Amino acid sequence: MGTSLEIENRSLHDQVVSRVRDLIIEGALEPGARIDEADLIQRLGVSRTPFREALRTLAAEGLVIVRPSRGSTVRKLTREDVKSMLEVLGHLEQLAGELACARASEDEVAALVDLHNQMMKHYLARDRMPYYKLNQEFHSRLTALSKNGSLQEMQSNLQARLKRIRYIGNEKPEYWAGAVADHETMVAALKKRDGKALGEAMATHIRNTWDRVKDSI
Amino acid sequence: MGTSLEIENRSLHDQVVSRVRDLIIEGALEPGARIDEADLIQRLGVSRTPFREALRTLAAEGLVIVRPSRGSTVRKLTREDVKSMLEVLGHLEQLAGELACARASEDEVAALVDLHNQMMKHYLARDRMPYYKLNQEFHSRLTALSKNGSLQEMQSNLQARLKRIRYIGNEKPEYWAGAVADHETMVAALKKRDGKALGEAMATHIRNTWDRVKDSI
DNA sequence: TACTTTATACTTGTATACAAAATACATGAT
DNA sequence: ATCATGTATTTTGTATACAAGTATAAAGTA
Repeated sequence: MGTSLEIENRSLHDQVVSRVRDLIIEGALEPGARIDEADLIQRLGVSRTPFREALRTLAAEGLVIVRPSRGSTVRKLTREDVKSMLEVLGHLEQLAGELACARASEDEVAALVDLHNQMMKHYLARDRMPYYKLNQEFHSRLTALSKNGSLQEMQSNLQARLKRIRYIGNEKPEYWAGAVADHETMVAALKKRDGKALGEAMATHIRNTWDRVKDSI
Repeated sequence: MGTSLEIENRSLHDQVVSRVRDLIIEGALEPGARIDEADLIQRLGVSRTPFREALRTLAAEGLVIVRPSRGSTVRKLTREDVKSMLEVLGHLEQLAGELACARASEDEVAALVDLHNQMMKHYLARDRMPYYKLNQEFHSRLTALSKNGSLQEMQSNLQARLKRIRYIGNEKPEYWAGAVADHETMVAALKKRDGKALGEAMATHIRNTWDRVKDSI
């Protein structure tokens, strides 16, 4: 994923898409806010044509709403949106967990366990940001071990849409501890290659995520 | 879904997207084929700007591949693509089945059973086309009964991508009979509101779909 | 003949200009 | 004062022109 090989020849379109996506995910563009074309194309230094194409891509990804003749806004997720997305994400990661146990190589499992150990270090040091980032990567990479491209695509789309909300919702210390416990269970199951158990653990983990974030929406 | 209320004020963008999408799904534009901008904008009577925006939407939906500076092609699904999509679709519809049993109203169940009965009539008359169309609708509407918008969105995206291949693959009579048997099982479980059973039946049905289509890819 | 190189045509990408629609504002009637 | 109506301003949508890149074909070289 994060290798720099295929990133070299990024088209302007891709660049604009990911820059605007980042602005949305990081909250520089607030949910529900109007997207000011004139302002953004200025800031990004591109003209309207590629910018609007990027908006169409982001709209299809579900991050932006385009209302004909009345401009675009950053999609604002309702409680129901988040709940339904997490319901699906949990189910997808359950499948990912099952498949990963069946299909991952020993090395791949070892690499993921390493990542997990790093996360634990950050947890012990209470470094929220690096933990959060590795956590995203953990879920992405575990999903990748399913060797199912379509699953990865959908997982990553949902993860991107929910990124902001999950970050906000994870603030209380007891919540964090709960998430860490979930991860310990998951890694144990992965080591044992117990697909059913890992799947269950993933699903439970995401159900818990809902409990963690639901009050901050 | 199919109500005409929200369709009234369709923007040009939406129209172009769905017309090109139909051309792809119906096979008028063959998988792997180059998309000739000049030709298509002529045929659709629009200019390049809205057409290219539509291509970006279709690319994000996974129906079109845009290679920078060298044009767009209709995405051609590999065996692996189809297999992984069906793996995910089966899992999603399993969830849909479980949720539908828990959340659908009596009327909604009755309406779906009606639809099923119509399908059976077409099967007995061996009218493939109307059966096929109702089948798509059956899966969409059952998924809608999950009352999970995100799930519907992903199901409908996968269904669209696979539409053509599933149509091609369903030609042998014994395959058709098998699909019909699956549907009988599904409807029986839905009537009993047995979520686990319906979920299982849906998953099995889609696994069988792979067996039905795999040799025609 | 095979392999470069170079010129040409064609396709794609981006910017901009113009048209259409929507919003904001002001004026006047009730 | 409130609402309606008409006008101005801003924003969005589409077409087109130009620039940049890619593929094609022709000519030259080994």
